[in-house]
Amino acid sequence: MTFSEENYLKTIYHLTTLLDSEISTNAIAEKMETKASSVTDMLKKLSEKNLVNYKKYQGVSLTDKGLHSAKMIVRKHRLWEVFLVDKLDFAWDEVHDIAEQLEHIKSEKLINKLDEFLNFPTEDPHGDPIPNAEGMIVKVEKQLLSELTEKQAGVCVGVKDTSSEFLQYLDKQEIALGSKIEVMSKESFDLSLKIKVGNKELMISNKIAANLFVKKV
Amino acid sequence: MTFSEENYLKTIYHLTTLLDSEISTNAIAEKMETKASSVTDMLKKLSEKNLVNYKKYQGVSLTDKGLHSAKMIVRKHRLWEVFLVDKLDFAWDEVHDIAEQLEHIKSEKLINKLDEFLNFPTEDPHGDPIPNAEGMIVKVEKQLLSELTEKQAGVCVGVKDTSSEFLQYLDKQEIALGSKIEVMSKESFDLSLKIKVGNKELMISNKIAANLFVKKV
DNA sequence: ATAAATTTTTAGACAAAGCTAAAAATTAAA
DNA sequence: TTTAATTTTTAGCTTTGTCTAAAAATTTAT
Repeated sequence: MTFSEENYLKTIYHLTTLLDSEISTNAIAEKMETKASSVTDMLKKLSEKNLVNYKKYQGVSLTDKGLHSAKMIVRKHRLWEVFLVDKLDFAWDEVHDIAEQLEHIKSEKLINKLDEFLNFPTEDPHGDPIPNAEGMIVKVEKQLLSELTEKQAGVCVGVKDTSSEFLQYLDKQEIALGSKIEVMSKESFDLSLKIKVGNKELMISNKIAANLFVKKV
Repeated sequence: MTFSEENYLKTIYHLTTLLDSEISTNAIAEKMETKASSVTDMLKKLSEKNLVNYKKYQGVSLTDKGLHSAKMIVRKHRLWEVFLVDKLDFAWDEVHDIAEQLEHIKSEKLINKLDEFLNFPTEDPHGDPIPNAEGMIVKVEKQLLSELTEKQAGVCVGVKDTSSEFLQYLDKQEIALGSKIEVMSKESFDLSLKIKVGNKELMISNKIAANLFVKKV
């Protein structure tokens, strides 16, 4: 499988987890910053290889084979991210682009040895689940901080947006995976929140809250 | 730089360390298992980019820029090999193909962090030197076991042939980097050697001896 | 229900990196 | 030194993955 094929599969996989329906050509093109015509070409090719179900004008979905391949790519990406943060001491906002390259390294033995070396982590540095060698994913029941109501509290277990800006904002506010967050009050006008992290109180916009996953406690 | 360009540079570098003269198109083609015409095409391209000195029919050599790039690729290859053997517990005959992929990952920060994580090794698992971040190589004065005369002894510091067959042969004979090898006698007919490794004596062919580097003691 | 807007596909081109076959240059041999 | 053998380059074709522009299908809106 080529890098390009792998990138398409991964993108279709990610879009599927968001929308859980047939994925449109345009949606893929937009996410990959390429042209719809290029996407069509690749979909035909992936379809030939039985990696996707594709019918002209009808959108696309992953076959079992395609889903498994996609999960293995995601597995590699996230394991390498853990390696970079836990072993090489990278910050969580620096690892995406490097993992984007490392995810294409082909060696089952390598990735399983790496998994073992990292002590079989179940989540990457952003809180996203790591499929195991069989492709199984352990789902943590999590919700967006923006979904909590006043007086509810949760532990930060992940982020939706993984951009450097957002991650660095969190670092600045000393919000990390594992931090306990309590919703003190919620402004009905703009849905901004007053929250308590550790023993500090701060105001955050709804946009921030809508990109932070918490597990209710 | 593309993977292909990097592979050509690396090959030219390796051939240069063996022959230290202008490298022929055919030599490159043979080493890379490709056609001379493909090599010519690439040499033109690398020449355009000022990575090699190339004059039609005259062979090729690396420019300073090309030499530095080649060394950085070799550096990455060898550091990843150390990682695979030391950290992930691969055998020394299993790492080449994976390192061949990993050497193309682009991130200076990654490779320098990896270097640090591995505690700045100076040699890979086969005894080949690892260029430092500036491209400097610490040369160990070593020679082939086949060059030793009767009664001389040396410590195994590297291998010339890195094929699985050879490395597994060495494993079987319990010869590893650091093993002390003493030449007991040398057969003038076929140049085979009787050697002592640890407290075991064994017979080895000249071909074996000519692929083992030792440092005289 | 039909026209307008949008989405998707097709057709045709291009760059990268490879190949084959033929031509040109170099080297070796008679 | 001229011919023969070898090496290297050129020319032209192929595949992969991209693009633009135009055509076709679908969806939305009047």
